[in-house]
Order: sequence, then structure tokens, then C-alpha cells
Amino acid sequence: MTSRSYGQFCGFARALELVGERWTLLVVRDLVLGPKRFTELRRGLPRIPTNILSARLKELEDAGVLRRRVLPRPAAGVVYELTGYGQELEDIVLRLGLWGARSLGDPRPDDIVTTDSLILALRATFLPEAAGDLRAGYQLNLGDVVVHARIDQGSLEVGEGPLAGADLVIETGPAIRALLSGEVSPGEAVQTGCVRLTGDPDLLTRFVEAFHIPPAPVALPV
Amino acid sequence: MTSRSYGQFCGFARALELVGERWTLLVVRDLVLGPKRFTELRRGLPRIPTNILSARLKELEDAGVLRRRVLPRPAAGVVYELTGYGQELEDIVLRLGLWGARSLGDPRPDDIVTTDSLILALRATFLPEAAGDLRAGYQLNLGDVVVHARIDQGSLEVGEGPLAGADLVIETGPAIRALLSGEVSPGEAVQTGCVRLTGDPDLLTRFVEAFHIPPAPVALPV
DNA sequence: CTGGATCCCTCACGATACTG
DNA sequence: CAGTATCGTGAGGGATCCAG
Repeated sequence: MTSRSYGQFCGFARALELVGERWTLLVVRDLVLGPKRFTELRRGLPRIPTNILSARLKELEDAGVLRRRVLPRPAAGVVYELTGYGQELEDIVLRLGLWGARSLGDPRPDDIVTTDSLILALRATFLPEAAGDLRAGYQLNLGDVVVHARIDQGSLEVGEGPLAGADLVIETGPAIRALLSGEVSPGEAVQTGCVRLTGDPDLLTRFVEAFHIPPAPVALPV
Repeated sequence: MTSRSYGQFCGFARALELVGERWTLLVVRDLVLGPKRFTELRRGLPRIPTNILSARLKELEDAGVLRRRVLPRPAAGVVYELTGYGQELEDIVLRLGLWGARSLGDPRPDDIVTTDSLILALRATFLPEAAGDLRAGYQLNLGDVVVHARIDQGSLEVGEGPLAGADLVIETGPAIRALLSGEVSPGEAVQTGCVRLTGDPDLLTRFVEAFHIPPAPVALPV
């Protein structure tokens, strides 16, 4: 146990002791969007060994970051949900995600995209001021992950699944990153075929204004 | 190498791949305050094995977070300094530090306090609005770590070492945490002797208003 | 003296299998 | 569905050594 301590009386070191281990913050990331079952967490973190997930959940519970809740009937089972203390990590997770997105090159062969990470990414990249008075409903299909976003005068609501009556449906792939970072313009993206639209094409321009990843710091090796 | 990947095409997972390993963010923390030599970093992280420090520095350099710079004469040697990209972690580090400070109980037997972590802690806990129109110079002695802070109408400047002509010198120990979190009032702290003052005692009240740790979320086990 | 590299040992992590 | 049990491996820990 003592091996995990950094030996410093320091809030930051303490934070790393609580949530700094491998996988831990990814569990928090997925719980930011609401309570989840063990199996749902596994689905969002396909590479995590179940014993590690068990261990992380216990550690986070001990740390006061999440709460294990036994559901009453009829939905019997167990869910894990962030405590108030855990929820305060949301802003940090979003910021760190935005920071990391700038180093995100192209996906490696086995990289996956999860619904939760995409929803978080949209929330992290959203710029209310840049959205201006935009008022539109988008559906975003990234591979087989489908999410939707409703923008209404600087407010954003993102959710899982399709959006009936979306003003624009965007079908794309990993190119989404280059699009949001400005490396590829909306026009180019459509022309090269890495983005397909159904609906008003002008709304794509508004989309990339509203959701933005700052330019990559440098060209990075794989 | 592949073992370090989380297998997700996600900015947040990418961030954890870059700076999520053990010790990594503590290195960043110490570099936030300026370029440092290998040996200075060791001093701030007494428990880090030198091979791990070497490895982390290389990884951070590859990640574009820091730069290795060979100093010209007369101060020959090598310093490590954050790149612009690395500097953008400062705000995240401060926030995470403040979050973790709320779970900081009493120091464990071998816990140390470093100058850098104390300076960062003051910057993280500073509330410009709460400082109001305060204008004062403080010297804070925590054990044998000595730092000083100058507050001037919402602006803060913190540095290492004593402050000649300080309006108040605060000598204390781990009790500083309970003081900043409001668990102990300034009056109690002075009366119980866990804080000793030299200068205007009323300035201690202004101090704990200006630097504040939100209350602990729950009582936590050691 | 700074700035590491090298060695070995250990334990946490990770993969797989299995259970209430 | 929600985990526990088992076990191998590799990253971390700690001491030591070396080059400029």
C-alpha cells in the first residue's frame, strides 16, 4: 500500500494517488455521463481486464469518488455513480481530453471509438461564443457510433443515438479530428469524400465553428 | 509499447497515454514553475528512481510536452523546460491539485513538503475576488520550507524564500490545510499554537479568505 | 559535482479461466 | 450479470556505478 504513495503532503500528489493509476480516470470519464453497470463500463473500456475494473471501482469507492448502488427491483443489479466529489472531476476530464485531442493523430489499427468518448469530446470542444445564435440539430455518425447534438443559442445538449428531424446528418470517420482542428476545411472534407452530408451543407461550417480543437502543437511521431 | 495504449481514438485516452503514467504529472508539476535541471527535479521528487525520471523526461520530450535544452557557458549543463504545449497543462494541474487537497488528511509519517508544491498550492487556492482590495506581503514558513506571497488587488505573486519587510510572517506546519479549508479558524489556530505569527494578526484572516480549500467531501480513511 | 545508465528484485498489472 | 481466482510478465523501486 505504501508503494502507491508519492510521499508528499501535496494536494496534487494526493489527487494522483486517488485517480492517477492506469485506467482509473477512464472509468471516471465514462461515469461522468451517468451511472453505469459493471458490464456497461466494460463495453466502454473493452481492453480493461475485469479484475482491474473491479479493483479500480473499489479504489474509487474508497476514495469517495463514486458510490456503489444496489438497484431495487425490477431493474435489479448494481450501478456505479459518481459522488458529488467525483463529479467535480468532469471539468478536469474535459480539459485534459481537449489537451490530448491535439496530439491525436490518426487512429491506430485497433483503436475504437466509443459513444461515451464521442459525447464527451463534443462537450469538450464546444465553444458557446463561437456557436453564436446557431440553433440546429445534428446527427453525427462516426463509424457505427451514432450521437446527436442540439445547439440552441450557446447551449448544447448531446446524447446517444440518432436524432429524428436532424437539420444535418454528418457521416464520417477519423477525419473528424482534422475537421475540428481546422486542418481540413469543410469543403475539402466533403469533396474528398471523408465526410458525407444529409441536409443543409452550410450547417457543417457552423458545426466546425461551434466545435473546435486547437491546432496540433507539433508533428508527432506515432 | 502497445501495452501502454488504451486502444481508443479519444483525446482523453491520448492525454493519459502522454502524461498518465506514474510520476509523469509530478514532473510536469515541478516544471510549471520554470526550467529545472535533472538534479533539481530529483530534489523535488525525492522518491523517484533516477531511471524512472530519465524515462519520463524522454517520454515527455517525445510527446512534445517538454524540451531538453543544453545550457551555454558559464552555467553549463542541461535543463528541462515545458514547451507551449506543456505549459497548457498548468491550469489542469492546479485544478487537480485543488481537487486532491480536499482529500488531504494529515501527513503520513514520511510525507515531505517541497517548495514547489507549496508555491503551486498557493496559486491553486488563490481566489482573486475573495482577496478584494487586499495589498500585503506574506512570508509562509512550513517546516523548513519558506515561501512568500505578494497580494495586490487581486493579483498574486508567489516565490521561494523569505520576504524582507513582510507584513505578516506565518510559521506553521501541516495545520495549514485545516486552516485553509476552514476546519480551523485563524483564532483557534493561533491559540492552539499550531500557527505562530509575526506581524499584524488581522492579516491572517485576510490570508485564509484569499487562499481557500473547499471543505473535504467526506471523512476519509487513511 | 551533474546527469544519467545498469542491475536486480519485487509487486502491481494484465490475460485468461472460472464461479455465485 | 457481476464479478473472483490464478498466474505470468513487465514496469516500477532501489542501489550502485559511470562518463563528462
